[in-house]
Amino acid sequence: MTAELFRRYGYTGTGLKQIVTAASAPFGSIYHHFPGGKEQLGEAVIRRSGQMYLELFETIFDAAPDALTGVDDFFAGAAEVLRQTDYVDACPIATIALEVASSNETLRVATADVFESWIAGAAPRLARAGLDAATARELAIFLVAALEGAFVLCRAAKSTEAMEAAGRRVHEVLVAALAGPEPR
Amino acid sequence: MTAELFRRYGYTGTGLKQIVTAASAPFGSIYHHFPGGKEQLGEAVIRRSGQMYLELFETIFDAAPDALTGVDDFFAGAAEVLRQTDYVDACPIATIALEVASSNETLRVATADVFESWIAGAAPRLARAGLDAATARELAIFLVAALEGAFVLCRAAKSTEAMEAAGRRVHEVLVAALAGPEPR
DNA sequence: GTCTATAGAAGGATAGAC
DNA sequence: GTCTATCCTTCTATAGAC
Repeated sequence: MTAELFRRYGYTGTGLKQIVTAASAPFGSIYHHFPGGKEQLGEAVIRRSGQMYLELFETIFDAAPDALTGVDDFFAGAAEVLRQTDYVDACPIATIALEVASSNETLRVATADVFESWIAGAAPRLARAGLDAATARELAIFLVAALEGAFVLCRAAKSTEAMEAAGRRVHEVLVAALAGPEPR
Repeated sequence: MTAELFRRYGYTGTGLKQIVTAASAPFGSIYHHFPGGKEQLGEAVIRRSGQMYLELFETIFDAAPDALTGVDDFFAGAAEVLRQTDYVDACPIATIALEVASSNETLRVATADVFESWIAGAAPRLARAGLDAATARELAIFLVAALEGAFVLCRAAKSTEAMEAAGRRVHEVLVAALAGPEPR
């Protein structure tokens, strides 16, 4: 619920009153559960949303017959969700990450931890498909970066063109990596 | 100046009072130059910064001996600027784009126009290097997406690892595309 | 312990002095 | 026309009623 508001309006753009109103909760309850105020609430939302999104990735990926299909399914799913939610439901972390990167160290570290957890989740799955550890990590970073960048472009343009382009090229890179080093 | 504040603290995170203070200007001057208030100021900053960043890309790209080197130089330059500015000076648009995508239609369109102008700037340069128009556009979108996503990860992690990974993979994709369709 | 009411600061915007 | 002073709202946070 709070994550939804942060995703839609950003961290600084969402007020605590707005949050308790949306949750039909009394104002004091925020400071009961989060004595550290908005920052502590923000950190909890970041870490919880990051964990949920990691599990979503793992679920989709592990349900696929192979790594390549898993990646394809994930990008296709991201595009589908964007369309269905009028481009609201994208990455729950990226907006906050950019907002706080240079202004709130606690929250910046939380977003960095989340991205790292995604990379750490994807890398071994790529390694299992046949990549050495270093390549798997680099491709995992590349995958997350392409996904995040596509989210930015798709939300701005209200189009899934960027997600489809990113998905195709990540697919292509993965195919090349799995085929071995520079066979041309 | 204002663009610097938006980049650092975001659109909602930057106050008009903060802006006039930083510019040592009287408060009323904002509404003299921008009768539409913060929104009109934001739109001007988005379009102006977008234009400047486009020119930066074009300058770097056109100074390179070929398209591949141009792309490499641009990613290397982005990583260098991130390091030199303690990860503050990244994309001037992305933070605002995510903040306003679902809350301010005027500014969302402005960010979409900027991204489209970057794609429209990159595509013909890739086409000139030897790609058909459709492939050139798709790779231009992919290039911008990879760059934006890398900015998100780099700022969060305070590391250029993602920018380097993205640059290498965009390079690889471009090499493959220039070599022709599926030679394997 | 739960919640309301309010404090104190900062937000955007405007009216009016000069 | 330029700028200052102020308006009203909203922000986060807290004090204290119940």
